[in-house]
Amino acid sequence: MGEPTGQGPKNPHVSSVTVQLEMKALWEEFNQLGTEMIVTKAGRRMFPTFQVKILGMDSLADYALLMDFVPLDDKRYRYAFHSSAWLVAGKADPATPGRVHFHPDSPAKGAQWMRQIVSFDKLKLTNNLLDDNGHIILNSMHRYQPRFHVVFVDPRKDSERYAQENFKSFVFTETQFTAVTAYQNHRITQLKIASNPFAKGFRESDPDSWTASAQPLPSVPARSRSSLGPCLLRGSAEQEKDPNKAPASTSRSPARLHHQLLASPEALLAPATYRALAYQDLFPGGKCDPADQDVVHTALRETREELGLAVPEDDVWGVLQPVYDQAKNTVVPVLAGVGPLDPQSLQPNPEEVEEVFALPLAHLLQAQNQGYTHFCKGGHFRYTMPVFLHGPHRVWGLTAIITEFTLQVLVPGAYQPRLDIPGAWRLRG
Amino acid sequence: MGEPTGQGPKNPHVSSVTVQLEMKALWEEFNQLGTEMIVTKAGRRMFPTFQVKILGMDSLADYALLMDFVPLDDKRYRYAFHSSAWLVAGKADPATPGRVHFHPDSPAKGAQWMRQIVSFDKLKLTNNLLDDNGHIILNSMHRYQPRFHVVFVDPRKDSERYAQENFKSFVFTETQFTAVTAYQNHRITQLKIASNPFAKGFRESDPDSWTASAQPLPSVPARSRSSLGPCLLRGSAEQEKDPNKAPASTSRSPARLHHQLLASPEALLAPATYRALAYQDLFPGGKCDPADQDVVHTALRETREELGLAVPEDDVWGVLQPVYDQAKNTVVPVLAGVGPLDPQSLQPNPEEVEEVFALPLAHLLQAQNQGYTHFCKGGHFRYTMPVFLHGPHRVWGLTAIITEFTLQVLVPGAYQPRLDIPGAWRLRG
DNA sequence: AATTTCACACCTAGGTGTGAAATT
DNA sequence: AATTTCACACCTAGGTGTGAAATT
Repeated sequence: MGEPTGQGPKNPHVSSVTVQLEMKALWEEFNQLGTEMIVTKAGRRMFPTFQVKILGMDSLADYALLMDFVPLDDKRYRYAFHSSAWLVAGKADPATPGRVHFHPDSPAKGAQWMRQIVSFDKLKLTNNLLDDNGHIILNSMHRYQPRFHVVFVDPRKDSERYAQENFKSFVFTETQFTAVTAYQNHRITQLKIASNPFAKGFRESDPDSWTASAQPLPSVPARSRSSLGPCLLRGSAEQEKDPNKAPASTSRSPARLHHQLLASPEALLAPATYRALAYQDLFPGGKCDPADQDVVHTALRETREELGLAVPEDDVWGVLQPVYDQAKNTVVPVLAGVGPLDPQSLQPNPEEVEEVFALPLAHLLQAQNQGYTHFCKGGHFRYTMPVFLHGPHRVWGLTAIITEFTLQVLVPGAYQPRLDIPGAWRLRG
Repeated sequence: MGEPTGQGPKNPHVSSVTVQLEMKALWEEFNQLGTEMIVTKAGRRMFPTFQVKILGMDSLADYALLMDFVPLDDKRYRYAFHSSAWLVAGKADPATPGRVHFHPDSPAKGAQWMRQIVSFDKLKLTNNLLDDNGHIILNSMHRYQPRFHVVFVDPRKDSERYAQENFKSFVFTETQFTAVTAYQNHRITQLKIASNPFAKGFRESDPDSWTASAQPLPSVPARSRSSLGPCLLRGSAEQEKDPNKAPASTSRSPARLHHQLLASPEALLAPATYRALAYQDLFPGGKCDPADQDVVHTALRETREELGLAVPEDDVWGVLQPVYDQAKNTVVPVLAGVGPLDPQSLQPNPEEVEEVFALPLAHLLQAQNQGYTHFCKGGHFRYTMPVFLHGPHRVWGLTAIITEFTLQVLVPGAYQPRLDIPGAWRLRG
């Protein structure tokens, strides 16, 4: 429910009107990252689209619905890429011409407005001060708060006298945003791509578009656990664990994590992200808490929280080459030996872990279980990613890359990646 | 200007309103053939779209604009394919629920309505008596007259009392049509395809999509005439003439005809169509007049009217295999010898003939001048058409097919078509 | 036998972020 | 060096007639 801005007595035709923001969860996801809205010369729609459900209107009365945008402050901003944060860059530019956008169905009866969700999908934002198309004019690199107004069309002759009484305004703070001419925060870009149907062409990692050389993955029962495979290497009973970031199949189960346990041998591998992964909710505790001294502690804390497995700091062998995920988060794999481990003894957090399974190292080293996925974009070949096959399971995405690194470290010479992974997926230095 | 239906005194807000139908020429082209409008369960837009320019409104007053459809008679029709005519099939079916379509911008100020053309492109026609989408419900195989109404939104309290005064209706007889579930008249289909942008995919013969193995055709100056080539065959001085139906490049010059004179040797070839070609205006006199005793007379009359060349009936050699054009008109090539002929002496009708040129038969028989165009539709190979090349000129379409037949008749054995032409292009028997 | 329905390929119209180039 | 612009490939959304199948 939006906060109506209190403004004196209201006409009963509007005083009882209430409004619900649609797609509230999506708005909040964006808002947590710091929503950005593109402004262009020709005008750009907002995404998410401002949509509301309206209650409490007089079905037979006429209403006009409109929106406007007010500056959140008198500041100009810039985005600091190294710290992934917005900083004040100075005083605000001169204010843009103030405009309102009437919903094109205005005016209409209350009954029609309340019949279905009202969508402001014709509203466009521009940075063109001379815009002639009636678009909303905003300053780039400035922060704005959209407002929504319900206006009762008063049939009385002297309706102007009641102007103040006849409208009611609503503000949803989760819809505030920074106007930009190009996205600043990579994670905003990724969330737009993931959630805006018109940007589907940029979803490189939609599982549907993957053309792995593996048979289709049968549906796996939740919480199924495969038994430990034979341990062939070095005779030890050490374990390799890999809390796996699901390969951006966020559309499927964004709040759940495919947790893959790579059995035998010898290492505990946990990625720690330097930045929050709030929108994907894949590593709810995966970001570096202030309490974490470093990525190692983050990895150990995650392992404890997500698998119920306490790993002593002394068991950590080291840190692997960092990799980027799709949202440009830096992921640092942490390798540790955890000794003999029965996966049945783990206590995975059901809120965060959907499935746990084990993979023998010997299995990984067999060529028939090593696949490659060739990614195309725009009809052109882009890059190749490894895929490891194990019965109904596929290890892919970031996990597969980290697995590849792990194999190179653990059994040098026994595993050679068939194709190089483009630099974009690795950190330099 | 539509005829306002006289209905007593009118409010000055509407009495001075006048309306112009947009795309009037297109409407008339359809109306001459007998306009058909598709009705479907889901609703189908009209094409042409009903669009008007409005004058004489009070800029500051509110108006609503709407349309309705009235039966033109109480009859049901059927289409007789053999005579290409609509016949009365009986009494009208029970009337459909009467509905009106308000222009979605209604109500709006006169200034806004007059600012630009008002388009009723959201209006849809359906045959579904239970339609729930507010579409106009019509009976298939019945004739209708669209009506356009301008309603002044009277601000007076007792405005209902003035209902009769506050609207003005307009009827454009050129917009009447027969509702159908599938097109009956092939020429209506062809005109829809030629003029509706959404049907572009069915324009098989748009020159732009042709992939002939010839260099691009340089723009030819109108009325240019090439000189006669050498006469190589049989030593006679007979001529071959081929009033050519332009290959449906109606988008370029629908009212003009590429008149191609095939010089040397020996034949006068003229197509006569059994049915009118009104919409393409390619053979303005090409249909069988009642005065024409048969196709031969039609061909001779055409040649006289279009080229100023009188050919005695005795010079006619015979009639070639009939072919269909794209509008499924039957075209009968008539072959005649016209003796020695200087194309400069011809007096082509400038209203009907854009260009005249000559082609030596010897030239046609050389393999390097014989091309083939492979037509694809829906990504699949469909059929192959001959193309004859001669400097900047290309003989294609129906003319090329007739030329092919002519060559087979005149010089049997010397010319063999490389690929068969699908049966659809020939008449059986 | 005539009419209607339907999945379909092929368009138009227009909403996306991309990444190089232009601008400030 | 930061910001803006632009042509572009790639989508969504939906308007065409087709032609086989279904219906009347």
